[in-house]
Amino acid sequence: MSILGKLSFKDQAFKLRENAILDATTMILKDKGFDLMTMDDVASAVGISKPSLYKHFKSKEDLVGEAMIRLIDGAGDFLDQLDKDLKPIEVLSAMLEWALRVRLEGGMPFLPSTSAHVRDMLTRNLKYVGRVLKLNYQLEKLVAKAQKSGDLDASLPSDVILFSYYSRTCDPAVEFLQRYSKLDNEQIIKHMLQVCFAGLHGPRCD
Amino acid sequence: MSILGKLSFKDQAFKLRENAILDATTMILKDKGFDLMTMDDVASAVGISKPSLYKHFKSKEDLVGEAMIRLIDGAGDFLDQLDKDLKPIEVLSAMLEWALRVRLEGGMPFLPSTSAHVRDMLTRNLKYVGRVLKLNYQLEKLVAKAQKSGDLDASLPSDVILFSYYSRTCDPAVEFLQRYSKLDNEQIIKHMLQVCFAGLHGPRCD
DNA sequence: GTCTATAGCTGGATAGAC
DNA sequence: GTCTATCCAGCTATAGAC
Repeated sequence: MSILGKLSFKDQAFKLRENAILDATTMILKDKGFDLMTMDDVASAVGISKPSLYKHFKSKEDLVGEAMIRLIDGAGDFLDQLDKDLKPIEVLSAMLEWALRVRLEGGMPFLPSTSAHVRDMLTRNLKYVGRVLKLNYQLEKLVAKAQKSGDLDASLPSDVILFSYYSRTCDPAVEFLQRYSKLDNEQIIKHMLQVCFAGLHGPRCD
Repeated sequence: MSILGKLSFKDQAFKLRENAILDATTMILKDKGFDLMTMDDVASAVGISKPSLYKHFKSKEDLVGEAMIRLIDGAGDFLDQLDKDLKPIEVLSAMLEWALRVRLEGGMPFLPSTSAHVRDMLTRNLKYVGRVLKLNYQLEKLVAKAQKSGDLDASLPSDVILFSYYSRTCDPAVEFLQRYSKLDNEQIIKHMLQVCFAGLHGPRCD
């Protein structure tokens, strides 16, 4: 059933507009960042007035929080859909590949890394924090399993692996390559995955 | 000879104050970022008034540009001081180690990755761009040599290696580990270097 | 060169008509 | 719920006195 199935026509229109607002917010966040994104930007991108925007979201922080939550939910949905027979390392690789592809296709900003201000704002958003903790819990378990099976370096603290893994989803090297290299999106994804797991040395025996 | 050696007392004081301003700017940039840093923040951190600040730097963009230039110059100085007998891969490792240590000790923000706005601003700063290009040229040569000798993966495009290498200097995993793990600074540096060069899999034969 | 004071603008948020 | 018009805070940058 569609998520719109049980709503009245008016509510459907409301939901659709809300999604359009979140789409616009995501795009603007991606290339201006939180501090420079204005509510006027969002309103005019959607084609509504600023006060109408405030009928949907009570503040700029609330709006951005909802956009980030939609992002995390997308990641969670992708994770849940993955084949249950995949090895943990394959799940982690598929998740990173998905995140990179979404980003290369104009999608997500992954703000949390950007600035202390934005990070604090999101930390105060309990709904957002809840989603993050849930996803983090699932990924922690995958990392632990992959370390046990030898697919991830067991000599590294799992914190180091997990945070490095997260950081790759918002690695600025992606934008550099998209801007300055002749590689296409699929090549960029392939190489970023290789660098993440095999490092800059490349596969070798030490 | 000190850089102050040939200046009059008044000019010495002027230079010292300028350095104090750049120190304060660097610190504030580090934890608020460009957009949220105000000229009042800088002036009051140094203990002078805003108009006095504008006697030293003609705009906020100019001030931040000079702070970034001082940062790049520091990296260049460190590179020039390194033992000339080191292998290219050892030089690259030492440079990254230096950058991580400076950052962990409260130093540098490495803004360019942050936002398109800041990146464009710096791109318009010809003095800054010149310094970056010079440093980039030296690092490109080191990467090429290390790829030839097999110390860096020769199957990867050199762009991918260079941009990934730059990205590690501002990897948000560092802040995450500093904030949420129990590792001390030296351990963080060691692990970040290992992850950069050997990857998350760890050393192995494929 | 240093300050106090302020101009000029931008952007988040809202009042109030329809 | 939608709009036009506006308030108010905070910021960059400068005028002008000392």
